[in-house]
Amino acid sequence: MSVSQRVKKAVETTLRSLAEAGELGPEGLAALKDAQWTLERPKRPEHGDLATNAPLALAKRLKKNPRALAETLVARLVSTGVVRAAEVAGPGFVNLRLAPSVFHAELADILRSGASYGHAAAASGERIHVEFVSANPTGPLLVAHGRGAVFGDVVARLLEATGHRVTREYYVNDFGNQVRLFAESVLAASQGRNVPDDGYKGAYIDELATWLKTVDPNVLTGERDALARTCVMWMLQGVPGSKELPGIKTTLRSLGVEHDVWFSEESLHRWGQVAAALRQLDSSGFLVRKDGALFFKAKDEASDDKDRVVQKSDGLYTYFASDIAYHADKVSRGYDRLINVLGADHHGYVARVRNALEALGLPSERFEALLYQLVFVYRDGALVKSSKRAGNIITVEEVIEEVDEAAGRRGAGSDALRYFFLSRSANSNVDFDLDLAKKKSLDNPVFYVQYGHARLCSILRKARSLGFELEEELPEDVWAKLAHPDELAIAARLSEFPDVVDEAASKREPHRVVAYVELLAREFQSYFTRLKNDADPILPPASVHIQHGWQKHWQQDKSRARLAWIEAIRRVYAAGLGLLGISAPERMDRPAAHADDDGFEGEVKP
RNA sequence: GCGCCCGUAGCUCAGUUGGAUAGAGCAGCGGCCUUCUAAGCCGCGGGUCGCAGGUUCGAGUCCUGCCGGGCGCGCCA
Repeated sequence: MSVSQRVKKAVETTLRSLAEAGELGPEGLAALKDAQWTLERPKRPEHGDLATNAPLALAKRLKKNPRALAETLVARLVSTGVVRAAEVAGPGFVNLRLAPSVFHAELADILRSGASYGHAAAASGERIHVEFVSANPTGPLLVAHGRGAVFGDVVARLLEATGHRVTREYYVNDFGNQVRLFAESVLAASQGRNVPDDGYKGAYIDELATWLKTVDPNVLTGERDALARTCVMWMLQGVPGSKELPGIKTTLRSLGVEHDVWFSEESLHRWGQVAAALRQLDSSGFLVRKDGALFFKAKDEASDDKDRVVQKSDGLYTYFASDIAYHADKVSRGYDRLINVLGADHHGYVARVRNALEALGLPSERFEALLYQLVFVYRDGALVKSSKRAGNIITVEEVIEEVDEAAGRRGAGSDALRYFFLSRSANSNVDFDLDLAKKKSLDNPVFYVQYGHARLCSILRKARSLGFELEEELPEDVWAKLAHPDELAIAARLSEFPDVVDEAASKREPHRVVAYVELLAREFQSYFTRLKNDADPILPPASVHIQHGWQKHWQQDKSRARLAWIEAIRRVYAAGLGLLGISAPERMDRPAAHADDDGFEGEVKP
């Protein structure tokens, strides 16, 4: 149980015992039952570790003065052992200061549970299906797809961390008009013809054409469907050694995203699932034929106001037709919840799918759409109209590569891109300045956070070299040496992590984890510099440890407590970054490119 | 016109299911490295939280209306 949960329980118990003793008046128990009060962390440290508005929430119903109510509560709370001090504040808040031992116990808990700290085994663990990315396999992943990829991935990670079983799935649109066009574009390029007007253009088309000519020339002269399948396959797998065609799977992997299932739209048609779903809709009267086309009837004005085409008058099915069958298939696989991560431009699609599920007699309430707003890419200060068909594209691969190179480390690009996308709420539009992302890649806040982790590791390395061992259990009198106000404040911050994870998961808001990790980083770095200025080192400086028997003159217990505390910070830190899929490096050396542009570095050459 | 999202510091964005004196990064200015990583720290300047009403002990947060931006409303995906 997290610290806040424990405190909340203590407040609850205290209130109940007050009510049972009749001290809250005749309505006491009833009021307690339906009052909505909260426990939260005050913004200002003077207001204590936690604060509750319970007296305010109860006062109205009980027709009592909130401050008087708060006084009664305060008097009782202190005897619970969890709370060191409680005071009435403002109109009727109760500010709570927790006993240091509460935090010491939590630190020990962090050290014991390691990487799983903050993870809860939710009793209500669900089987959850998360569909995300699902970009058409007719081109490489664009920067905007990257947002969906990392957002969906972290939502999945958060759900797993909170006790759910998650399946990650990519729905491959390998059927229909777009793939046919794609194949025709490649074919045209292979024959040196211009691609059709509404076809796909770009270097990757030419490269795919050239590649097919060398490895599989027969497919270019064969059946159109077979060619389409082949093109899609290379699009997903990538062409060895090609910059233009790294493959969607490879790009996702270098972003740290891995899907469990790649689900083929074409297979739905092949197995007759589309036809079956439509037949069922038809027999229950949800389809109507107009002008030779088949429409799914709109349910009502509120959810969807138009009939939607499922089969065009030329006999071809629309994507919506396969989508219906696809979601029915997901339901049949037995998931408790179907999450679909979509770009905001697909918003209109949500009501349609839900209505279709309902029409099929399936539980549409299991369907949950998560929309992320669009990404606008800017280059040279101007908006880049990104369009696959026009061949004017900025790919995830390209950005990752640039940043990797600038930072001199593989994985830097993924970390930076993840951080950039994940630090913003999915509800906000994002402006992605390509030049800034490349030029200033070393100013990316992600490096700040990673540096914090590297610094913690560095202290621990130094400690080991001086003979300190990592201790997971410390007696209370050693923990008590952790007396610096910042140390307790940061310990309190660590204890908040499970709540952050829980909230980020239930609200599907990964950016809360980013904000938390950033805050933790800032608090530690600030503390660390302060120690330096106060000449209060965690470890004995050289002047001490070069002497024999320095251990006798050094405050060993203080160092032990601080080192255990630092390891706890490091683990929470790493756990947070892990949830975000961002690497937590053990060392980060200062970039060499710190020299001035004039080429001088220190001494002037003779 | 209808639906969804957004509007907070010069710029990019946070802001805990309504809480106490609205924050961070970047940009600007000024300080801090003989000692555990200066990719760091400290300080200063910078705000009509788009506008107007409403709900209540309390509103950046909820409701209504307006203004501005994004997206969608196709026998496209």
